Amino acid sequence: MSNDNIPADYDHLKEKDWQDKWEKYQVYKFIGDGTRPRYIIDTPPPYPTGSIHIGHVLNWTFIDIIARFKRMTGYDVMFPQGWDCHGLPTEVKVEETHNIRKNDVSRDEFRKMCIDLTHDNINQMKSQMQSLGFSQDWSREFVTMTPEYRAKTQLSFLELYNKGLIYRAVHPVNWCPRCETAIAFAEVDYNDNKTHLNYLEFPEIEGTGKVIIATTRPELLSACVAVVVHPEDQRYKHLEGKNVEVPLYNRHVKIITDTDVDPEFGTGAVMICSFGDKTDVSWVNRYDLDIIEAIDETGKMKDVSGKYKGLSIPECKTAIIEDLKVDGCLIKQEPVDQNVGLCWRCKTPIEILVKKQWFVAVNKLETQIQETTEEIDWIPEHMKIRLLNWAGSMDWDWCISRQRLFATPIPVWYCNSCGKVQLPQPEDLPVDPSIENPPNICECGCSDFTGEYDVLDTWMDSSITPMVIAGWPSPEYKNYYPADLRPQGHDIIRTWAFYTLLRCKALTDKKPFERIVVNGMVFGEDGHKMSKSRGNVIAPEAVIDEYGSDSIRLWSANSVPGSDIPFDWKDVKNGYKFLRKFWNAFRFINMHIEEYQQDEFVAFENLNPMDKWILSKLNHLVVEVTENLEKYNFADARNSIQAFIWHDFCDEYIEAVKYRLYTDSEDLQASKNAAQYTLKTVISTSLKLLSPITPHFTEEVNHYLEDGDESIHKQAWPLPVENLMDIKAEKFGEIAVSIIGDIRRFKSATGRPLNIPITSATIYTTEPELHRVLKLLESDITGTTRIKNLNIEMGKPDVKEKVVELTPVMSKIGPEFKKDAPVIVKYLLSNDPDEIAQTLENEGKIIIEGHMLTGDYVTGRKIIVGSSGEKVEIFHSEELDVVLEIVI
RNA sequence: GGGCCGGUGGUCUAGGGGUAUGAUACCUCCCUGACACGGAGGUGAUCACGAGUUCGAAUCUCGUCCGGCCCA
Repeated sequence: MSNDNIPADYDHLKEKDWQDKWEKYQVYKFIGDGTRPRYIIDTPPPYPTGSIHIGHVLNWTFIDIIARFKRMTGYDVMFPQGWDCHGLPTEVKVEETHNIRKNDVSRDEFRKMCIDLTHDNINQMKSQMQSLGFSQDWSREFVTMTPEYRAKTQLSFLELYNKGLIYRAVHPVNWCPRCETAIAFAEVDYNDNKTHLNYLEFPEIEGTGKVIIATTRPELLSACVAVVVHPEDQRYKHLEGKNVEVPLYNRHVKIITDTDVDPEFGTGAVMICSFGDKTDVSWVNRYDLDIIEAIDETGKMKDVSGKYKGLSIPECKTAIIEDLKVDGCLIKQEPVDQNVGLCWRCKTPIEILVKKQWFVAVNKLETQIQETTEEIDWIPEHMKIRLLNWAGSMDWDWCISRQRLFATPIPVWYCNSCGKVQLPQPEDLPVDPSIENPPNICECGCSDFTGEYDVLDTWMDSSITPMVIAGWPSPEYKNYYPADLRPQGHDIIRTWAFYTLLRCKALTDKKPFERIVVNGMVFGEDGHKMSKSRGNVIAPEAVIDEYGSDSIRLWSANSVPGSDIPFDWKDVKNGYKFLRKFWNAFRFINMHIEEYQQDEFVAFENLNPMDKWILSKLNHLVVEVTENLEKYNFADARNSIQAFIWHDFCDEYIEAVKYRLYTDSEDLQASKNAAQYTLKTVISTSLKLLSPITPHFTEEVNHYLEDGDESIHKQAWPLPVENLMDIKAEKFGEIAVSIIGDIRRFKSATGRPLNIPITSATIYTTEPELHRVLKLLESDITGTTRIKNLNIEMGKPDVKEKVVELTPVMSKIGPEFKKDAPVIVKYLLSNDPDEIAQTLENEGKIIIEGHMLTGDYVTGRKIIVGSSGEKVEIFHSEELDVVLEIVI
C-alpha cells in the first residue's frame, strides 16, 4: 500500500508518463519463442496523411482492447504497425508544397520529396497513436515505401506472374489529362453541371434513311464506331443492321441495338465512341467494336480528328459545332443536366483512354476467393455477404498499372527486338526498371531493353500485410501465418479485405487470417461519415487535451463491431465523469485500507451479507466482461463495468459499509476487516477488468494501490471465484438495497437531508423467510440509514393498505388463456384494483369470464391510506411486500 | 440503379413474440464524514408508415418511405 499523497483529482495529463514507461520497458513486445500461445494481429497500415482521425481512434481502440485482453489472458500478442505510403495524395501535396509539377524534376528527386514528406507524416501519426496508449510493438513497424518492403511487393508480382495470374493487355482507363495519369474509379469525383445536348443528323447511305442522334460530346465524332438504338424502338426498326454516315468524316458506321439505350432520352439514338463514357466501354466490349483513339494523354485531339488535330477538347468542341452548323447537320441544341467525372485532386474532367495495362486475373480466382471468404469468421457475420456479392460481380480484372512516380515500380523490361517481357531475379529485388537494366539478355539474343515506367497500384503493397508481418518470404513465416485477427472498417471490405484475400490465397494457398472484426464508421454532427472533404471532422487531439485519451477510449468502447456511431462530446464527457467517480471511490477506499493487514482467511470468515452480495456481483461481472470481450461486445463490457462500479459499488456498497469503517467498537473490528478486504478486492479486480479499455487510468490507480512496480498490463486476467458466486447472497443484498432505497426515497420525498437520523422504524412483513433475511440485514440497514431503533416484525401494522394499480403478468396470462387473454386483461385493468386484490387475498382466486386466476397472475402497487399519528409515517415498500413505519 | 445495414422518449441507445433498457438533456429536492465534477426523485416513446400472421407484434412476413456505407 502506497502512502503517497494521492491527488484529489485524477490528472489525465499523467497519461504521457505511463506511455513513456511502457515504451521504455517494452511492455508490449512480441516474444515469439512459443512459450505462450501466439496471437497475431494484422493491423491496418494507415495512409500517412499526417494526422489520425476519430475513425482511426475507434478502430485502434477495438484492436488495442483485444490485444491487451489477449495478453492478460496469457497470449503472446503480436501487434505490429505499418504505413501504406504510396499514393497520389502525397504526390499532389509535394507538388503543392514545392510549387512544382512532378515532371519538373527527375523521377528520383521527386520520389525523395515524397519520401521526406511521408516520413514526417508517419512521425506525427505515430506520436498521436502513442498518445492514445495503443500498445503496438513498435520494433515491428513496417513501411511500404522502404526498399525491403518494395522488394516483397515486387516478389509477390513475380510469383503471381509465374503462376499466370498477372498479364498485360489493352484496356480502357480513367485518365486525368492534367495529371497525365490513370486514376481509379475511387478517385473520380462526380459533379453536376449544365451542357448542351446536340442533335446531329447522320446522313443516309444505301437509301435506308437518315438518323438523328443526340450527343453531349460532338468532339468525339471522329471516334464514333457505331450508332445504337433500343431494340423495341419502332422508329428505328427498319434501320437495324444498316449503315449510316458520320458527318464531317464521311465514314460509315453500323446501327446496332441494345436495351441499355433509353428511348426517352434525346432521339433514342446514340453514337458510340471510344470512349465518351462508361457505357461506351461496355458496348465496345459487348459488340467487339473498333477502338479509335481521338484524344491524347494531355487532352489534345489526335491525328484521326483531322483538321482539329492539336486542339484541346473544348476548342475542338466549339470548332466542330460550327462546322456541323455550316454543313446543316446540327439540327438543334438544348440545355441538359450532366454528371461529369472529375479528377478528385485537380477537378479536371476525366477522359477514358485506351492503354496497355497490367492486370491481376481476378476472374480466374473468383471461386477460390469465395471459398476462402467462407473459411473466415466474420464479425459481424453479415459483412461476409458484402464480400461474397462483390467477389461474384467482377466485370473486369484488376488493373494494377498506375502512371505515377511515388509507388512500387512494376518489375519488368521489354525486349526492344522481340518485345518479350524480361523479369528480374528475386535476389535482385527491389528494382527500378526505369533506371536499371535487366541482368540477362533476351532469349532472342538482344540486350537492348525498355524498362517499364508504370508503377503498381498501392493495394499491391497493402494486400500482403499478413504475409509481411509473418516474415515472408523467409520460410519461417509459416509459423506466424495466417494471422489470428484482421481488424478494419466496413468501408474498405471491397478493397482491402478483398485484395488481401485474393492475393494471399493466390500466393500461399491459405486464408490470410482466421477472423475479421469490422468496425463501423464515425459520423459527425451532420450524420455523415467524418471526412475532411465534408468538413465535419473533430480532431482527436482536441478531445484528448480536454478529457484525456482514456475518455475517448471509453467512448470508442461504447460500441460494437459493424455499427456506425455518431461522435458526441457529451458521451466522451460521460466517460471522463466515470473515471473521476472511480478515482474518488479509490481515494476513499485508500483512506480506509491504509492500516489494513491483508488476511484473507479471517476476512472470509467474517464477510457480512453486503460483502457477500458485492463479491458475488463482482465475480459475475468477471464472467460477464470476459464473455463480452471474447465476443467483441465492447459496449456491454464497458457498460457492465461502469454500472457495477458506479451504482452497485459506489452508490450502494460503499454507503452501506461506511458505518463499519468509521466504527471504534471492538465488536465490529472483524466486520471492519471484512469490509476492508472486500473494498480492496473489488477495486483491484475491477481495475483489471477495465485496464484493456482505460490503460492509463488503471495503471495510475494500480501504482498507488499495489506494492511494487509491476505494470497492471503484465498481470493476469481475473478468474471468477466460484465459491463467492452465490445467487442467494445476491438476493439478500438486493433486499437490503431495496429497503435502504425506500428509506432514502422517504427522506427525499419529505424534503429531508439524506444523513438525517431516524428515531425509530419498524418493518412489517407477513413472509417468514423475508423476516428472517431482514433480521440478518438489520445492522446494515440501521447503519446505512441512521435508524436508531429498528424493529422487524412479523405481521401487519394496524393500517389500511390499498392496491392502487394492478399489472397483468402477460407471460402467464397469454399462453394459458390464449384468445381469452384480452378480455381478462381488460377486466383486470378496468375494474377497481383494490377490490380485485381483496378477492385474491381473501379467497386466493378470482373468476373472470369463467377463468380462474390466482395472485400469481397479477402484480400490484400498494399504498398506505390514512396514516396514524403526527410524527409517524407509514408506507408500503416499492419492491418488497413489506410495510415501513417511521418515526422521525 | 445494385449489395449490405439501420430507423425505439428532444438526442443517443439496449432488447428482437407477453406491454420498452440505459445514458444524456430537462424539472424538483438534498452542500450525507470519496466525489455538488456528487446523490435522491420526476416529466418524457401509440418502438418510421401500411398491410399480414398470432389470443398477443417494437420484435416475424410483405410492401412503402427515410437514412448510412460501398459500388455503379
